Amino acid sequence: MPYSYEYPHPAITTDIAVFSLHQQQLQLLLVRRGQSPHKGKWALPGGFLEIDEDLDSCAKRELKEETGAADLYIEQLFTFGHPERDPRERIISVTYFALAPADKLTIRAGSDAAEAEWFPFDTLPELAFDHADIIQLAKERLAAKTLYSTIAFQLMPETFTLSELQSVYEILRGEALDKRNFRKWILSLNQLEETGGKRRNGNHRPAKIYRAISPGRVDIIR
Amino acid sequence: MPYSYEYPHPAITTDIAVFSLHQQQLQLLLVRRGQSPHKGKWALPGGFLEIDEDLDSCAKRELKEETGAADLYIEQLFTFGHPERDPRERIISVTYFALAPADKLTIRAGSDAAEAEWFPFDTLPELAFDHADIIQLAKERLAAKTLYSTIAFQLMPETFTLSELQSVYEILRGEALDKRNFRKWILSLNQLEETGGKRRNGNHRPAKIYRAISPGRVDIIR
DNA sequence: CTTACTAAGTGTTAAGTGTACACTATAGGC
DNA sequence: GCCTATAGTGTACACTTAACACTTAGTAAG
Repeated sequence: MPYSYEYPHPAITTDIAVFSLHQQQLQLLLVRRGQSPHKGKWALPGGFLEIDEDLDSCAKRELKEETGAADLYIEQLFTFGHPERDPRERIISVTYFALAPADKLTIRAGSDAAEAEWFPFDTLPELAFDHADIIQLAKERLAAKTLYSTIAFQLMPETFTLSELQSVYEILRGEALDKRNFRKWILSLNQLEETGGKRRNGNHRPAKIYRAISPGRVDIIR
Repeated sequence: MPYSYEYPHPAITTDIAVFSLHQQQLQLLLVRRGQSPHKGKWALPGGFLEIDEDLDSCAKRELKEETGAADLYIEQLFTFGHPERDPRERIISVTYFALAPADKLTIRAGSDAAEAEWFPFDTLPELAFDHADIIQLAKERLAAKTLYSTIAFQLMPETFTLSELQSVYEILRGEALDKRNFRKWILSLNQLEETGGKRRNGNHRPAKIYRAISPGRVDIIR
């Protein structure tokens, strides 16, 4: 026990709620806990902060170690610190939410976590700790942000069609959108450009392919 | 040094940016540091988390201890954790922002802080640690929230006139508002009721007095 | 008591934005 | 060449937002 303090110190973790879209459903990335407490239960990827490491770096590192996911859009969500939230010791969790585009879905389980897997958001397994609360909050933040920012682009692969983009918005908002109004609106943002290519996707007219003009950015709109 | 851990643990603090309106200006509550580091500099009220204390409770307790302010609207803002942000040891700060109505401006310095004082937001003194960043973020959050919530009511005393309320919105948004449009809009929210009283405030027609229907609540509007 | 002064209070109109809605175009498969 | 499926396009109406000026009710001074 080499680290001593005059007053008791909590431990700090980061936990990350990673969303993606797959098979027309919102998906969440979970890892199965290999150790007590809650051994065998599913949980958000995350882990303890190293003492000289920035919070954001910790979130990205843990995500990569446990699931292989890297280079995702990520932002701080909220800090959970109820005294009883972890049975081991006092642990404060700085939580994040992240978005994975459809072409970065491939994950691999890391050394810390036995397994990593995508779950449809509507049918999540039982979750460890207070992770269900974290996920709930992350979903609300994501839904709210689709209304006033270009955050949904972060769920898209590098190129996509307007129909594919509309489908993403429909899933996130949970309602059907008018095709003409959607196209007028999304193009009026001046955030998309045509690649010139077309996508043949069945026995029907092919769709123009678009890409985001600034793929890394999330702009506030309206 | 009675508290030992196998791995190093950061310390946790809460820091609170309290805003108010006074003399037609946005004001921020600061305390002068009585101890090193940054002794003598002004800083946000705040302090260390106790080991069995909730984060929100810690913020409220520190605020009361250092400034006497209590029963304010308060919400979590962001968690700052850059490894070098405090020269003593690794300290993670869970920050809050709070709003004080004009009739709760009276403060008193507590035991931990030598002095507590309101400063006009435009002329803040030099600040300790990364508190300038925290304040900047808090101001942005406050400005954004006036656009889509009833948060501005938290800056009002129990009763007020529509002109006073309009003045608050004008200060927060930094622009003049049309009187008729403002009144139409604010009354259409159905969040205000007349008390029946009138306020004589000079040599002119007295104003009707209003109060918030649910003073504690902040509702999302639009 | 009359007048001057000051902030409170009140409606209408034009411009702009959002919403509803149906048909044509272009490819593949048979 | 005919069928089928998704891509792609424009207009009319309703509603919301923004601009704008005068009357009212009190105080104070002469």
